[in-house]
Amino acid sequence: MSAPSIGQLSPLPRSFYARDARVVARELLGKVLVRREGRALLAGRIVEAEAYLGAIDPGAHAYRGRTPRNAVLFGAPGHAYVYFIYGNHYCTNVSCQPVGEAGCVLLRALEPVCGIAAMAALRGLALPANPRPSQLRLLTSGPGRLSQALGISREHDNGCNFCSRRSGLYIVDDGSAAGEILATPRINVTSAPLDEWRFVVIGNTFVSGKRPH
DNA sequence: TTATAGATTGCCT
DNA sequence: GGCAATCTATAAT
Repeated sequence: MSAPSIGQLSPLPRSFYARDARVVARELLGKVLVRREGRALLAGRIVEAEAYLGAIDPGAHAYRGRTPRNAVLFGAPGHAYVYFIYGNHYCTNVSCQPVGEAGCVLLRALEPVCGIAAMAALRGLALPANPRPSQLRLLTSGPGRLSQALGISREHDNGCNFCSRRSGLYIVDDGSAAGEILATPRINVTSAPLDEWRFVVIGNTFVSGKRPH
């Protein structure tokens, strides 16, 4: 009996996401985000994530109630919330908590696992045959970068079902442990600077920022 | 109707 | 380290 490859593993079930976003964010570290584009398989291990809640979290898009942009957050958990930020970038979230509670987890950094050449193409980067770690970081170290590296857009992916393999975008558990986890304040969330709802894998090269922790 | 800030990134000095 | 790019949501006229 051999270990199944990434592409054969089943998506995490909806019950995984139907919990407090802070718990989900922490537990998503070490899991693998999978993207299918036709025959191509792109995948990366989640090494940084942030939790956003609803009515009690001034840093969250859902804080002021439902709008066309954030409607996905008020539906069933386990769906993609993709938004366009600063006129330049997409950010990828997974909705959490039971129906009616608007929590989500922002995916902020991945360690590439599968499809590195395709990711580089989507990012518009020319990687050498043996890229240095500092060059690989440019693929998926940051929420806008990882979204671009996996070809994720609001037009195509907002609202898609993270619990279905057929959606082409989902998360699996390949059995490996995340390692030691650190909680910190969220990046660029000035309205709630004291909440330590950003979770990172300590020492992982792909955590975003110059000094990751 | 206009102004401004924002869950970012890349290029410039 | 500074700042431009440039879309969206919300606040201010």
